[in-house]
Amino acid sequence: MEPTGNRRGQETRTALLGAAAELVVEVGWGAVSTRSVAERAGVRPGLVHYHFGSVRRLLTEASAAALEEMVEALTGELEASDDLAHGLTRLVDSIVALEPTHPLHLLVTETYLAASRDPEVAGALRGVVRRMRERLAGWLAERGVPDAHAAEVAAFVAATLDGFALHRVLDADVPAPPLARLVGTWTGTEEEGS
Amino acid sequence: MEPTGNRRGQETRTALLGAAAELVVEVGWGAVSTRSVAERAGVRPGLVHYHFGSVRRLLTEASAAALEEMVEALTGELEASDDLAHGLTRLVDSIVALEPTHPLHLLVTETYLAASRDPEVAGALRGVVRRMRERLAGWLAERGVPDAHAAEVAAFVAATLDGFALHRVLDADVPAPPLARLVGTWTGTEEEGS
DNA sequence: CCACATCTTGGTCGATCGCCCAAAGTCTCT
DNA sequence: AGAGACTTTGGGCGATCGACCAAGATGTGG
Repeated sequence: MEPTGNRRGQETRTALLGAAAELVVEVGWGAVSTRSVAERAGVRPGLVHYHFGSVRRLLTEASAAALEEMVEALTGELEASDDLAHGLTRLVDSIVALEPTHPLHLLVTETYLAASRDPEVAGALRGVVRRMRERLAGWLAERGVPDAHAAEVAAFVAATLDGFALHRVLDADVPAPPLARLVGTWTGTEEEGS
Repeated sequence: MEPTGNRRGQETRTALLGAAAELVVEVGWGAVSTRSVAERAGVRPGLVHYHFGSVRRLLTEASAAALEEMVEALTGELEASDDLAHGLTRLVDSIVALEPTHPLHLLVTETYLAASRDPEVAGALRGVVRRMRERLAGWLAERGVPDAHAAEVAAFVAATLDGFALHRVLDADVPAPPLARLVGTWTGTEEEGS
Protein backbone atom coordinates (compact mmCIF):
# COMPACT_ATOMS: atom_id res chain seq x y z
CA MET A 1 0.00 0.00 0.00
CA GLU A 2 2.54 2.59 1.10
CA PRO A 3 5.45 3.65 -1.07
CA THR A 4 8.05 1.99 1.14
CA GLY A 5 11.15 1.17 -0.72
CA ASN A 6 12.33 -1.72 1.40
CA ARG A 7 11.56 -5.30 0.50
CA ARG A 8 12.24 -6.68 3.97
CA GLY A 9 9.37 -4.83 5.56
CA GLN A 10 6.89 -6.26 3.09
CA GLU A 11 8.00 -9.78 3.86
CA THR A 12 7.49 -9.17 7.56
CA ARG A 13 4.05 -7.76 6.88
CA THR A 14 2.88 -10.73 4.86
CA ALA A 15 4.38 -13.16 7.37
CA LEU A 16 2.43 -11.48 10.15
CA LEU A 17 -0.77 -11.46 8.10
CA GLY A 18 -0.48 -15.16 7.39
CA ALA A 19 0.30 -16.02 10.99
CA ALA A 20 -2.63 -13.94 12.19
CA ALA A 21 -5.09 -15.71 9.88
CA GLU A 22 -3.81 -19.08 11.06
CA LEU A 23 -4.12 -18.20 14.72
CA VAL A 24 -7.61 -16.77 14.42
CA VAL A 25 -8.71 -20.16 13.13
CA GLU A 26 -6.81 -22.10 15.77
CA VAL A 27 -7.49 -20.18 18.97
CA GLY A 28 -10.20 -17.67 18.12
CA TRP A 29 -10.16 -13.97 17.33
CA GLY A 30 -10.06 -12.80 20.93
CA ALA A 31 -7.23 -15.11 21.93
CA VAL A 32 -4.67 -14.00 19.35
CA SER A 33 -1.97 -12.03 21.16
CA THR A 34 0.84 -9.80 20.04
CA ARG A 35 3.47 -12.26 21.15
CA SER A 36 1.86 -15.42 19.82
CA VAL A 37 1.37 -14.04 16.34
CA ALA A 38 4.91 -12.71 16.27
CA GLU A 39 6.33 -16.06 17.31
CA ARG A 40 4.28 -17.85 14.64
CA ALA A 41 5.53 -15.43 12.02
CA GLY A 42 9.11 -15.77 13.20
CA VAL A 43 9.60 -12.12 14.02
CA ARG A 44 9.96 -10.02 17.15
CA PRO A 45 6.83 -8.88 19.00
CA GLY A 46 7.61 -5.20 18.61
CA LEU A 47 7.10 -5.44 14.86
CA VAL A 48 3.39 -6.07 15.23
CA HIS A 49 2.78 -2.58 16.49
CA TYR A 50 5.34 -1.05 14.19
CA HIS A 51 3.64 -2.38 11.07
CA PHE A 52 0.00 -2.45 12.10
CA GLY A 53 -0.36 -0.14 15.06
CA SER A 54 -2.54 -2.55 17.00
CA VAL A 55 -3.46 -6.22 17.14
CA ARG A 56 -7.03 -5.39 16.16
CA ARG A 57 -5.92 -3.79 12.92
CA LEU A 58 -3.64 -6.71 12.11
CA LEU A 59 -6.47 -9.19 12.57
CA THR A 60 -8.84 -7.07 10.53
CA GLU A 61 -6.46 -6.79 7.62
CA ALA A 62 -5.44 -10.46 7.81
CA SER A 63 -9.02 -11.74 7.81
CA ALA A 64 -10.07 -9.53 4.93
CA ALA A 65 -7.11 -10.67 2.84
CA ALA A 66 -7.63 -14.37 3.58
CA LEU A 67 -11.34 -14.14 2.84
CA GLU A 68 -10.74 -12.29 -0.40
CA GLU A 69 -8.41 -15.10 -1.41
CA MET A 70 -10.97 -17.74 -0.51
CA VAL A 71 -13.74 -16.00 -2.43
CA GLU A 72 -11.44 -15.84 -5.40
CA ALA A 73 -10.81 -19.58 -5.23
CA LEU A 74 -14.47 -20.49 -4.79
CA THR A 75 -15.86 -18.29 -7.53
CA GLY A 76 -13.00 -19.32 -9.77
CA GLU A 77 -14.03 -22.93 -9.40
CA LEU A 78 -17.63 -21.97 -9.93
CA GLU A 79 -17.01 -20.06 -13.12
CA ALA A 80 -15.24 -23.05 -14.58
CA SER A 81 -18.60 -24.82 -14.69
CA ASP A 82 -21.03 -24.03 -17.48
CA ASP A 83 -23.92 -26.02 -16.17
CA LEU A 84 -25.83 -24.48 -13.28
CA ALA A 85 -26.59 -27.66 -11.38
CA HIS A 86 -23.10 -28.98 -11.86
CA GLY A 87 -21.48 -25.76 -10.65
CA LEU A 88 -23.57 -25.56 -7.49
CA THR A 89 -22.87 -29.18 -6.65
CA ARG A 90 -19.16 -28.62 -7.08
CA LEU A 91 -19.41 -25.60 -4.81
CA VAL A 92 -20.84 -27.70 -2.00
CA ASP A 93 -18.33 -30.47 -2.66
CA SER A 94 -15.42 -28.07 -2.49
CA ILE A 95 -16.51 -27.01 0.98
CA VAL A 96 -16.71 -30.62 2.11
CA ALA A 97 -13.31 -31.35 0.63
CA LEU A 98 -11.71 -28.17 1.94
CA GLU A 99 -12.52 -28.69 5.54
CA PRO A 100 -10.34 -31.39 7.03
CA THR A 101 -7.11 -29.89 5.80
CA HIS A 102 -7.89 -26.21 6.02
CA PRO A 103 -10.97 -25.15 7.98
CA LEU A 104 -11.23 -21.77 6.34
CA HIS A 105 -14.90 -21.37 7.16
CA LEU A 106 -13.92 -21.05 10.81
CA LEU A 107 -12.14 -17.90 9.75
CA VAL A 108 -15.26 -16.74 7.94
CA THR A 109 -17.36 -17.26 11.03
CA GLU A 110 -14.83 -15.67 13.36
CA THR A 111 -14.75 -12.64 11.11
CA TYR A 112 -18.55 -12.42 11.05
CA LEU A 113 -18.61 -12.37 14.83
CA ALA A 114 -15.81 -9.84 15.06
CA ALA A 115 -17.71 -7.71 12.55
CA SER A 116 -20.74 -7.69 14.80
CA ARG A 117 -18.64 -5.92 17.45
CA ASP A 118 -16.13 -3.88 15.46
CA PRO A 119 -17.35 -1.50 12.75
CA GLU A 120 -13.93 -1.51 11.12
CA VAL A 121 -14.09 -5.28 10.63
CA ALA A 122 -17.66 -4.97 9.45
CA GLY A 123 -16.64 -2.54 6.75
CA ALA A 124 -13.85 -4.75 5.48
CA LEU A 125 -16.00 -7.88 5.50
CA ARG A 126 -18.99 -6.18 3.91
CA GLY A 127 -16.95 -5.42 0.84
CA VAL A 128 -15.77 -8.99 0.46
CA VAL A 129 -19.24 -10.46 0.87
CA ARG A 130 -20.76 -7.97 -1.52
CA ARG A 131 -18.25 -8.85 -4.22
CA MET A 132 -18.87 -12.54 -3.63
CA ARG A 133 -22.63 -12.12 -3.96
CA GLU A 134 -22.32 -9.98 -7.06
CA ARG A 135 -20.12 -12.48 -8.86
CA LEU A 136 -22.40 -15.30 -7.79
CA ALA A 137 -25.47 -13.40 -8.98
CA GLY A 138 -23.80 -12.67 -12.30
CA TRP A 139 -22.91 -16.31 -12.78
CA LEU A 140 -26.45 -17.37 -11.94
CA ALA A 141 -27.99 -14.83 -14.29
CA GLU A 142 -25.84 -16.04 -17.18
CA ARG A 143 -27.05 -19.57 -16.55
CA GLY A 144 -30.80 -19.23 -16.64
CA VAL A 145 -31.78 -17.77 -13.28
CA PRO A 146 -34.14 -14.82 -13.89
CA ASP A 147 -32.43 -11.49 -13.29
CA ALA A 148 -35.06 -10.42 -10.79
CA HIS A 149 -34.20 -13.40 -8.59
CA ALA A 150 -30.46 -13.67 -9.11
CA ALA A 151 -29.52 -11.48 -6.14
CA GLU A 152 -31.96 -13.28 -3.86
CA VAL A 153 -30.71 -16.68 -4.92
CA ALA A 154 -27.09 -15.60 -4.49
CA ALA A 155 -27.78 -14.44 -0.94
CA PHE A 156 -29.53 -17.71 -0.21
CA VAL A 157 -26.70 -19.80 -1.61
CA ALA A 158 -24.05 -17.87 0.32
CA ALA A 159 -25.97 -18.10 3.59
CA THR A 160 -26.74 -21.78 3.12
CA LEU A 161 -23.10 -22.59 2.42
CA ASP A 162 -21.99 -20.79 5.56
CA GLY A 163 -24.65 -22.47 7.65
CA PHE A 164 -23.73 -25.87 6.23
CA ALA A 165 -20.05 -25.30 6.92
CA LEU A 166 -20.89 -24.17 10.45
CA HIS A 167 -22.91 -27.26 11.26
CA ARG A 168 -20.26 -29.50 9.78
CA VAL A 169 -17.84 -28.26 12.41
CA LEU A 170 -19.94 -30.00 15.03
CA ASP A 171 -21.19 -32.94 13.06
CA ALA A 172 -19.27 -34.20 10.06
CA ASP A 173 -22.23 -36.33 8.99
CA VAL A 174 -24.61 -33.46 8.34
CA PRO A 175 -26.20 -34.14 4.94
CA ALA A 176 -25.18 -31.66 2.27
CA PRO A 177 -27.91 -29.34 1.02
CA PRO A 178 -29.06 -30.26 -2.52
CA LEU A 179 -28.37 -26.76 -3.76
CA ALA A 180 -28.93 -27.51 -7.41
CA ARG A 181 -32.42 -28.86 -6.81
CA LEU A 182 -33.27 -26.05 -4.39
CA VAL A 183 -32.20 -23.29 -6.74
CA GLY A 184 -34.46 -24.86 -9.33
CA THR A 185 -37.29 -23.66 -7.13
CA TRP A 186 -36.65 -20.13 -8.27
CA THR A 187 -36.22 -20.82 -11.95
CA GLY A 188 -39.39 -22.86 -12.20
CA THR A 189 -42.62 -22.04 -10.42
CA GLU A 190 -43.37 -18.57 -9.17
CA GLU A 191 -46.60 -18.19 -7.27
CA GLU A 192 -46.00 -15.50 -4.70
CA GLY A 193 -48.57 -12.90 -3.69
CA SER A 194 -46.54 -10.13 -2.05
CA MET B 1 -28.44 -30.40 40.39
CA GLU B 2 -26.55 -31.16 43.57
CA PRO B 3 -28.38 -31.68 46.86
CA THR B 4 -27.14 -28.42 48.33
CA GLY B 5 -29.44 -27.22 51.00
CA ASN B 6 -28.78 -23.54 50.68
CA ARG B 7 -30.92 -21.33 48.50
CA ARG B 8 -28.40 -18.51 48.29
CA GLY B 9 -25.84 -20.55 46.42
CA GLN B 10 -28.32 -21.47 43.71
CA GLU B 11 -29.18 -17.83 43.17
CA THR B 12 -25.52 -17.00 42.76
CA ARG B 13 -25.11 -19.83 40.29
CA THR B 14 -27.99 -18.77 38.08
CA ALA B 15 -26.89 -15.13 38.26
CA LEU B 16 -23.44 -16.13 37.05
CA LEU B 17 -24.86 -18.32 34.29
CA GLY B 18 -27.04 -15.49 33.01
CA ALA B 19 -24.24 -12.96 33.14
CA ALA B 20 -21.91 -15.35 31.31
CA ALA B 21 -24.39 -15.91 28.47
CA GLU B 22 -24.85 -12.14 28.12
CA LEU B 23 -21.16 -11.42 28.01
CA VAL B 24 -20.36 -14.15 25.48
CA VAL B 25 -22.77 -12.40 23.11
CA GLU B 26 -21.43 -8.94 23.85
CA VAL B 27 -17.67 -9.40 23.87
CA GLY B 28 -17.06 -12.90 22.54
CA TRP B 29 -16.25 -16.21 24.18
CA GLY B 30 -12.54 -15.58 24.57
CA ALA B 31 -12.96 -12.14 26.09
CA VAL B 32 -15.18 -13.08 29.03
CA SER B 33 -13.12 -12.79 32.18
CA THR B 34 -13.61 -13.92 35.76
CA ARG B 35 -13.97 -10.39 37.01
CA SER B 36 -16.24 -9.06 34.29
CA VAL B 37 -18.75 -11.86 34.64
CA ALA B 38 -18.73 -11.52 38.42
CA GLU B 39 -19.36 -7.79 38.20
CA ARG B 40 -22.21 -8.31 35.74
CA ALA B 41 -23.78 -10.87 38.05
CA GLY B 42 -23.34 -8.63 41.06
CA VAL B 43 -21.17 -11.04 43.00
CA ARG B 44 -17.52 -11.25 44.03
CA PRO B 45 -14.95 -12.65 41.60
CA GLY B 46 -13.94 -15.48 43.88
CA LEU B 47 -17.36 -17.09 43.53
CA VAL B 48 -16.76 -17.93 39.90
CA HIS B 49 -14.11 -20.47 40.77
CA TYR B 50 -15.95 -21.65 43.85
CA HIS B 51 -19.09 -22.58 41.94
CA PHE B 52 -17.68 -23.57 38.56
CA GLY B 53 -14.01 -24.33 39.06
CA SER B 54 -12.95 -22.43 35.95
CA VAL B 55 -14.16 -19.80 33.55
CA ARG B 56 -14.26 -22.37 30.76
CA ARG B 57 -16.69 -24.56 32.63
CA LEU B 58 -18.91 -21.61 33.48
CA LEU B 59 -19.12 -20.58 29.85
CA THR B 60 -19.80 -24.13 28.72
CA GLU B 61 -22.63 -24.60 31.16
CA ALA B 62 -24.08 -21.16 30.51
CA SER B 63 -24.13 -21.58 26.74
CA ALA B 64 -25.69 -25.01 26.89
CA ALA B 65 -28.43 -23.76 29.20
CA ALA B 66 -29.19 -20.67 27.11
CA LEU B 67 -29.26 -22.69 23.90
CA GLU B 68 -31.53 -25.28 25.41
CA GLU B 69 -33.90 -22.48 26.37
CA MET B 70 -33.80 -21.01 22.89
CA VAL B 71 -34.47 -24.36 21.24
CA GLU B 72 -37.41 -24.80 23.56
CA ALA B 73 -38.85 -21.44 22.55
CA LEU B 74 -38.34 -21.99 18.82
CA THR B 75 -39.75 -25.50 18.64
CA GLY B 76 -42.57 -24.46 20.93
CA GLU B 77 -43.57 -21.75 18.49
CA LEU B 78 -43.18 -24.19 15.64
CA GLU B 79 -45.38 -26.85 17.17
CA ALA B 80 -48.15 -24.31 17.62
CA SER B 81 -48.53 -24.28 13.83
CA ASP B 82 -50.41 -27.08 12.14
CA ASP B 83 -49.66 -26.07 8.59
CA LEU B 84 -46.17 -26.89 7.34
CA ALA B 85 -45.62 -23.81 5.21
CA HIS B 86 -47.06 -21.52 7.84
CA GLY B 87 -44.88 -22.97 10.58
CA LEU B 88 -41.66 -22.64 8.60
CA THR B 89 -42.46 -19.07 7.67
CA ARG B 90 -43.09 -18.22 11.29
CA LEU B 91 -39.78 -19.81 12.19
CA VAL B 92 -37.91 -17.50 9.85
CA ASP B 93 -39.95 -14.53 11.02
CA SER B 94 -39.19 -15.25 14.64
CA ILE B 95 -35.48 -15.07 13.91
CA VAL B 96 -35.89 -11.75 12.14
CA ALA B 97 -37.98 -10.41 15.02
CA LEU B 98 -35.74 -11.80 17.71
CA GLU B 99 -32.58 -10.21 16.55
CA PRO B 100 -32.59 -6.49 17.36
CA THR B 101 -33.49 -6.98 20.99
CA HIS B 102 -31.71 -10.19 21.76
CA PRO B 103 -29.15 -11.48 19.26
CA LEU B 104 -29.20 -15.02 20.56
CA HIS B 105 -27.83 -16.49 17.38
CA LEU B 106 -24.53 -14.79 18.17
CA LEU B 107 -24.43 -17.05 21.19
CA VAL B 108 -25.19 -20.03 18.98
CA THR B 109 -22.33 -19.16 16.68
CA GLU B 110 -19.91 -18.43 19.50
CA THR B 111 -20.72 -21.80 20.98
CA TYR B 112 -20.19 -23.53 17.65
CA LEU B 113 -16.74 -22.03 17.40
CA ALA B 114 -15.89 -22.84 20.99
CA ALA B 115 -17.05 -26.39 20.34
CA SER B 116 -14.59 -26.70 17.47
CA ARG B 117 -11.76 -26.13 19.98
CA ASP B 118 -13.06 -27.60 23.22
CA PRO B 119 -14.39 -31.18 23.30
CA GLU B 120 -16.33 -30.46 26.47
CA VAL B 121 -18.27 -27.69 24.74
CA ALA B 122 -18.73 -29.90 21.71
CA GLY B 123 -20.33 -32.58 23.83
CA ALA B 124 -22.76 -30.19 25.48
CA LEU B 125 -23.70 -28.53 22.20
CA ARG B 126 -24.07 -31.78 20.32
CA GLY B 127 -26.83 -32.88 22.65
CA VAL B 128 -28.77 -29.65 22.22
CA VAL B 129 -28.51 -29.69 18.43
CA ARG B 130 -29.48 -33.32 18.24
CA ARG B 131 -32.61 -32.73 20.28
CA MET B 132 -33.49 -29.73 18.12
CA ARG B 133 -33.12 -31.71 14.93
CA GLU B 134 -35.11 -34.64 16.26
CA ARG B 135 -38.02 -32.48 17.31
CA LEU B 136 -37.92 -30.66 14.01
CA ALA B 137 -37.82 -33.94 12.10
CA GLY B 138 -40.76 -35.25 14.09
CA TRP B 139 -42.76 -32.14 13.40
CA LEU B 140 -41.98 -32.35 9.71
CA ALA B 141 -42.89 -36.03 9.50
CA GLU B 142 -46.27 -35.39 11.09
CA ARG B 143 -46.98 -32.74 8.50
CA GLY B 144 -46.44 -34.54 5.25
CA VAL B 145 -42.69 -34.74 4.78
CA PRO B 146 -41.76 -38.33 3.92
CA ASP B 147 -40.10 -40.10 6.81
CA ALA B 148 -37.08 -40.98 4.76
CA HIS B 149 -36.37 -37.30 4.15
CA ALA B 150 -37.42 -35.78 7.46
CA ALA B 151 -33.97 -35.92 9.05
CA GLU B 152 -32.30 -34.52 5.95
CA VAL B 153 -34.80 -31.69 5.72
CA ALA B 154 -34.44 -30.91 9.41
CA ALA B 155 -30.68 -30.64 9.08
CA PHE B 156 -31.10 -28.39 6.07
CA VAL B 157 -33.59 -26.13 7.84
CA ALA B 158 -31.41 -25.82 10.94
CA ALA B 159 -28.28 -25.03 8.92
CA THR B 160 -30.11 -22.54 6.70
CA LEU B 161 -31.55 -20.72 9.68
CA ASP B 162 -28.12 -20.41 11.28
CA GLY B 163 -26.57 -19.24 8.03
CA PHE B 164 -29.33 -16.72 7.51
CA ALA B 165 -28.97 -15.39 11.05
CA LEU B 166 -25.22 -15.16 10.57
CA HIS B 167 -25.46 -13.14 7.38
CA ARG B 168 -28.06 -10.86 8.93
CA VAL B 169 -25.50 -9.77 11.47
CA LEU B 170 -23.56 -8.14 8.70
CA ASP B 171 -26.35 -7.05 6.42
CA ALA B 172 -29.84 -6.52 7.81
CA ASP B 173 -31.29 -6.45 4.29
CA VAL B 174 -30.39 -10.02 3.39
CA PRO B 175 -33.53 -11.52 1.87
CA ALA B 176 -35.09 -14.25 4.00
CA PRO B 177 -34.91 -17.76 2.57
CA PRO B 178 -38.35 -18.95 1.35
CA LEU B 179 -38.14 -22.05 3.51
CA ALA B 180 -41.69 -23.21 2.90
CA ARG B 181 -41.23 -23.24 -0.85
CA LEU B 182 -37.79 -24.85 -0.58
CA VAL B 183 -38.93 -27.65 1.67
CA GLY B 184 -41.63 -28.37 -0.86
CA THR B 185 -38.80 -29.56 -3.08
CA TRP B 186 -38.48 -32.65 -0.94
CA THR B 187 -42.15 -33.49 -0.62
CA GLY B 188 -42.79 -33.14 -4.32
CA THR B 189 -40.44 -34.38 -7.02
CA GLU B 190 -37.74 -36.91 -6.34
CA GLU B 191 -35.41 -37.66 -9.19
CA GLU B 192 -32.08 -38.54 -7.64
CA GLY B 193 -29.78 -41.25 -8.87
CA SER B 194 -27.62 -42.00 -5.83
C1' DC C 1 -27.00 -23.31 71.89
C1' DC C 2 -23.53 -25.33 69.59
C1' DA C 3 -21.22 -27.99 66.05
C1' DC C 4 -21.16 -28.28 61.06
C1' DA C 5 -21.52 -27.84 56.11
C1' DT C 6 -22.11 -24.32 52.89
C1' DC C 7 -21.27 -20.01 51.03
C1' DT C 8 -18.82 -15.56 50.76
C1' DT C 9 -15.13 -12.32 51.40
C1' DG C 10 -10.96 -9.96 50.23
C1' DG C 11 -6.70 -10.37 48.95
C1' DT C 12 -2.41 -12.39 46.64
C1' DC C 13 0.25 -15.11 43.27
C1' DG C 14 2.85 -15.47 38.91
C1' DA C 15 1.87 -15.04 34.08
C1' DT C 16 0.46 -12.58 30.30
C1' DC C 17 -1.56 -8.80 28.11
C1' DG C 18 -1.31 -4.40 24.62
C1' DC C 19 1.43 -0.85 23.76
C1' DC C 20 5.48 2.06 23.69
C1' DC C 21 10.30 3.64 22.80
C1' DA C 22 15.27 4.57 22.50
C1' DA C 23 19.05 2.59 20.33
C1' DA C 24 21.00 -0.14 16.78
C1' DG C 25 20.89 -2.15 12.32
C1' DT C 26 20.07 -2.03 7.25
C1' DC C 27 19.17 -0.30 3.14
C1' DT C 28 19.16 3.45 -0.92
C1' DC C 29 20.19 7.35 -2.49
C1' DT C 30 23.51 11.42 -3.77
C1' DA D 1 31.64 7.97 2.08
C1' DG D 2 27.95 10.25 4.28
C1' DA D 3 22.95 11.47 4.83
C1' DG D 4 18.51 10.05 5.63
C1' DA D 5 14.63 6.91 5.49
C1' DC D 6 13.07 2.59 6.86
C1' DT D 7 13.20 -1.53 9.76
C1' DT D 8 14.45 -4.24 13.72
C1' DT D 9 15.87 -5.03 18.41
C1' DG D 10 15.16 -5.78 23.27
C1' DG D 11 13.47 -4.22 27.18
C1' DG D 12 10.00 -2.09 30.09
C1' DC D 13 5.44 0.14 31.39
C1' DG D 14 0.98 -0.42 33.95
C1' DA D 15 -3.07 -3.23 33.61
C1' DT D 16 -5.42 -7.40 33.62
C1' DC D 17 -5.65 -12.21 33.55
C1' DG D 18 -7.04 -17.17 35.82
C1' DA D 19 -6.55 -19.40 39.79
C1' DC D 20 -6.07 -20.05 44.59
C1' DC D 21 -6.81 -19.73 49.68
C1' DA D 22 -7.38 -18.63 54.65
C1' DA D 23 -10.62 -16.44 57.39
C1' DG D 24 -15.25 -14.73 58.22
C1' DA D 25 -20.28 -14.98 57.52
C1' DT D 26 -24.53 -17.60 57.10
C1' DG D 27 -27.86 -20.80 57.85
C1' DT D 28 -29.17 -25.71 59.40
C1' DG D 29 -29.79 -29.95 62.17
C1' DG D 30 -28.80 -32.04 66.55
